[in-house]
Amino acid sequence: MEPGTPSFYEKVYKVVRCIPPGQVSSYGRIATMLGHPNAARAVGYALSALRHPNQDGYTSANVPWQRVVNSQGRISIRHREQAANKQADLLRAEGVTVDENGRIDLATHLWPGLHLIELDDILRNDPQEP
DNA sequence: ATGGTGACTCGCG
DNA sequence: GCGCGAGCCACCA
Repeated sequence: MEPGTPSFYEKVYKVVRCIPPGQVSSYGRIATMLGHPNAARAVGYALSALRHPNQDGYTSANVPWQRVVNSQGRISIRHREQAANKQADLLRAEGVTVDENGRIDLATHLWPGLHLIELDDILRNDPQEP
């Protein structure tokens, strides 16, 4: 594809970078915003991939991956307790209440999301490429 | 091309 | 509220 055409993963990263500190979204909501209502798993996979180096420069350091939880408002990292704890710590550090079971009150912290116009703009040219 | 792999979701019991 | 099964998707070997 053309150099300027973002892959699905890139789109995920760009949208996630729009989530303000103190707020959270879900894998499914991100997927829906990108026009793939059933691609929640792919979104999770995209964030998981942040720990590996990629040619676009997106890393766990420049993408606020911790602000994405599952639709139930719970931290969804399964097989890596260390990462799960880190996510909880990072969220608490920015003012999000996370109980001992890794639950977050979505009614309080859910990110409304982007409007179509904004989304379109973000995906076209992010003024802050990594 | 094909099948395996998840940081997912939703619907049922 | 919890566990299961089934559906869905982008990536990678």
